[in-house]
Amino acid sequence: MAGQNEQGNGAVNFLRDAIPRPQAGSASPCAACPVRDLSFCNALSDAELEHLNRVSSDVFLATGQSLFDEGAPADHVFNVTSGAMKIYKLLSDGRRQITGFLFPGDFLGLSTRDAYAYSAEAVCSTQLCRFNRQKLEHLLRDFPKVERRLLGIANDELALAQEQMLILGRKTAKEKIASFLLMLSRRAKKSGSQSNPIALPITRTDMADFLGLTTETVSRTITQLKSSGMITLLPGNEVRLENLETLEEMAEGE
Amino acid sequence: MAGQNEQGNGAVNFLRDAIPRPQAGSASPCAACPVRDLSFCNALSDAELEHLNRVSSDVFLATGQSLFDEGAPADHVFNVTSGAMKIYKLLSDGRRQITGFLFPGDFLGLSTRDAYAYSAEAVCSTQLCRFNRQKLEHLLRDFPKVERRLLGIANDELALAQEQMLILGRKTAKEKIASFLLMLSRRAKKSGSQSNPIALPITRTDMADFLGLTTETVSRTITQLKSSGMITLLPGNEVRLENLETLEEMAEGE
DNA sequence: GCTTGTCTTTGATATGTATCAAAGATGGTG
DNA sequence: CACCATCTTTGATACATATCAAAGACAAGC
Repeated sequence: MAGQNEQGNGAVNFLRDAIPRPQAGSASPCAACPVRDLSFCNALSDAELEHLNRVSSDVFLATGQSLFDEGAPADHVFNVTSGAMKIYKLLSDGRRQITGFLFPGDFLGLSTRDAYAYSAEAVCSTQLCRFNRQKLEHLLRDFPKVERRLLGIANDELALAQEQMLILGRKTAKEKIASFLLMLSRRAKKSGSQSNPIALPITRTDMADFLGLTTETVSRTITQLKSSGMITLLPGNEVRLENLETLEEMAEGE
Repeated sequence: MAGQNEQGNGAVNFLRDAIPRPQAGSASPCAACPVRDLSFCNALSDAELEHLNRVSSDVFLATGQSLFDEGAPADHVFNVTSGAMKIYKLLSDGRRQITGFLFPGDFLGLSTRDAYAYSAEAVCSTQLCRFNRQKLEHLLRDFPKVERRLLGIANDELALAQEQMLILGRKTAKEKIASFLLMLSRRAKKSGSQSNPIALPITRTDMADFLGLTTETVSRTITQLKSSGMITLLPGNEVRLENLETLEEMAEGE
């Protein structure tokens, strides 16, 4: 399994790697957070954020480092503040399905069960906010508008999950790659990043595990898109989408 | 497209087919509802349910009748009270991915957007509760515990969506069918119905569209499971699972 | 600058499922 | 009871993608 750290199982050592916040100071770290507007925190005012700050700490992960494994006790929830994460499920023979890539502002780890439903791992150097689950649940009772915000986020994720089921279940390899590139572009645009060219720090293997393909098929398909002038691969893991409208038609199977 | 009614587009005529509840009476229809314990309504007491009763009406659908189409204005949300629904997304060339089968107690139609993210259609004769979306949102503000219940439901659905992505993206046809039958059995058990044999009112085509296969592949695979003694097809659209443990190993690819 | 590990690409072949076609089964309606 | 539409099953063939193998590219470390 990729991403082993010294403990041998890739899991974060919560007693060491999570850094509690300084509680005093002129500006709350939550209020000053660069992704505050992108996540559930934006339901709270600066003053209210102080409550949130009290139940959060920072986690730093290196590339490939595990945040949690499927089945581990779901004691914390997380918000990505920088970098990127992948979440995935495994079959007993090692087959892996990546079920999402998470970027700054994304929330993960919420569960109604006692255990995490999936594993999470850093795609690159990543920083997250970590919240004790029980304390956060208490906070939600005090601030129902945050719970409402989380319900909205969950419903948006459900809609995206259904789009991904359509991709996985019905699209060809080329339609899948086109859809994936467009999704990254839309995602970057929505969060205020550059949407063309797009950053593509994701390996061909990870793309394959997300799209239900193999590494070779992803590579062949990207080469075809390159050869036909639809995309240009740039240094530094970036991809320029040369004709958005045609790519959208391609993604939709037209 | 299957399931056209007289209006030619399969959509429910809301001004005629939805029947408002009688507002007076000794027992609230919501309090008397057979699926009350299975759905979000169980967060409310009998007295509190009266508020819910005031914002709900009944919808009756025949087999194949559409509830709503993807992109239609999302003015209502629904709860299945009897029968079964399927929700799906379409590509422009007619390719269809069924993203869920819904049974009594299931909730559908909630969206943060102005339009439905998917289409919904009756698998068989089906009855649903219908709630005006804005009125329900007001009710959620008055009863945050219902919102909390909905958040829990959404998170459960997200976990199921990820399991389905693993199935769609990584499993073989036989693993898919085995997983599907087991899912129906678990679902029946959880809602107090008979879990073996299971009822299977779903056509091979609908199974195929849910599992990312074709009708013929589903049929061939079911025949293989039959021939190998894993299942027995019974009259009345029922299937007996002959060896749950072996079927679970098969579903998991062991 | 060289080595090494990892990732990507390309080539050749295999295969699971799709596609096309046709026959059989089933249930509803007249 | 017969007919018809729909669904299911089976057979034959095609093909998109997987699998296996090998070569090339790239980045990090010494």
